[in-house]
Amino acid sequence: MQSKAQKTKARIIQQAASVFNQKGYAGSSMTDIMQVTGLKKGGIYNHFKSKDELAVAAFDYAVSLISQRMWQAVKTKGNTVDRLQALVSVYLAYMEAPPIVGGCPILNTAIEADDTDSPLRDRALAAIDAWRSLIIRIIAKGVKKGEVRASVEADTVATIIICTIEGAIMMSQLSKNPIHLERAIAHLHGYIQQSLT
Amino acid sequence: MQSKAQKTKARIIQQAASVFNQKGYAGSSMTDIMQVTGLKKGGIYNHFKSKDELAVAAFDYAVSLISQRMWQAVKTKGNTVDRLQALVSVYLAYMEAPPIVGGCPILNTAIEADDTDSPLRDRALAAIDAWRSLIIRIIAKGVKKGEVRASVEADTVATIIICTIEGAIMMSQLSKNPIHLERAIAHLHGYIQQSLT
DNA sequence: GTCAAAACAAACCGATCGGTCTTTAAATAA
DNA sequence: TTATTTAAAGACCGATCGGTTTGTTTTGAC
Repeated sequence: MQSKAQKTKARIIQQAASVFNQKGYAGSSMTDIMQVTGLKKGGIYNHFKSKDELAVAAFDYAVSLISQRMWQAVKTKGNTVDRLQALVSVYLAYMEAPPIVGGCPILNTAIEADDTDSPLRDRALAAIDAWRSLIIRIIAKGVKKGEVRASVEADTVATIIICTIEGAIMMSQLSKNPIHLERAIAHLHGYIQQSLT
Repeated sequence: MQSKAQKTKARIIQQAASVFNQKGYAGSSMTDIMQVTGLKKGGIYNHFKSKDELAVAAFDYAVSLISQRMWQAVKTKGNTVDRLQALVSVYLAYMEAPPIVGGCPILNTAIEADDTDSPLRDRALAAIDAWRSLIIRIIAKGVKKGEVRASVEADTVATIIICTIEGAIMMSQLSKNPIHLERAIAHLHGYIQQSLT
């Protein structure tokens, strides 16, 4: 059984994650967080030392939701191509029923923090790297099993998958039209099939 | 001959565009703009009614730099495939010698403003739409000339080109490594060749 | 060179920013 | 149930926010 304080802290993180993901870090004020949580400053700062610390916790939470889905989708598939295609399709389901509204938190944070030297930039970079290495590991395993031709450039495949998805999320989020993400994922399905075999 | 005021206004826009592109709209203060321009508040607000008006002017300026290069690259080529490949290569040159540092202004603005109802969101959407329709028109012309097979889905090609480039810019900007953009553009060159013929 | 018009600096404005401190209310261990 | 801890409210802080107002300097047409 977790204490009341632990539950409150978790709730602040979840609700703050939604605010930060929609308005950005600089665009979100502690007053915004107060409104969405129903708490006053004292109640929030009792759990977090600063706005930065809360933002980092909210980002980590948002990323955990995504990577959790990604692992789950990957592990249910039996061969390499299916695994990568499931991984790609995770984002379609994610955007159709987003646990946190406002688009991809990794993309949003990367864009806002890429010119800074901040914990948020480090976290965004780490999230992308983790995603990249997951793809690379899946491919390497496929090569070892003989399902994938050995000449495949896993690094390049990882880059293409990630950048296509993230760019498409931006377009669909901006135009409020899922068609771009759908096209991107259909394109990636063909690309994965073709580049691995 | 343009007046001193016109030159000053143009200079404010150019210097502010760099600040906004690196720190974002919410992350940039008028004090930042004062520092980069060397002017005081009175000097800036004599040319712009508000921070919003300056931000819109700066965004329009940034977009004009990109679309100018895009038109120039496209018009020098004689056939459809070369034209599209020149178009995607524009961004490689753009990122290697950026006229405005901080990544792609369209991407940055789209991410920051996509959950708002603001002039900046409208401008970002219009910039993407203009880019999309440029690609679609190039392909349609190619179909008419018989250079491109008639069954090509121009809308889809436009989506794939744009989302791949923008996603790759995010990755390269975040990791301070141009490799991702280079891989994306190499991938697009093959994709264009293959999907149009 | 004169003079009106416009560009700019400097001081100032209320509001909001992130954050602290003290006090009160509630949860928890005894 | 009581005693102790701790979660949260409410008032408060200096700094900074975007923006305005009032002078002073500079520009450009005559």
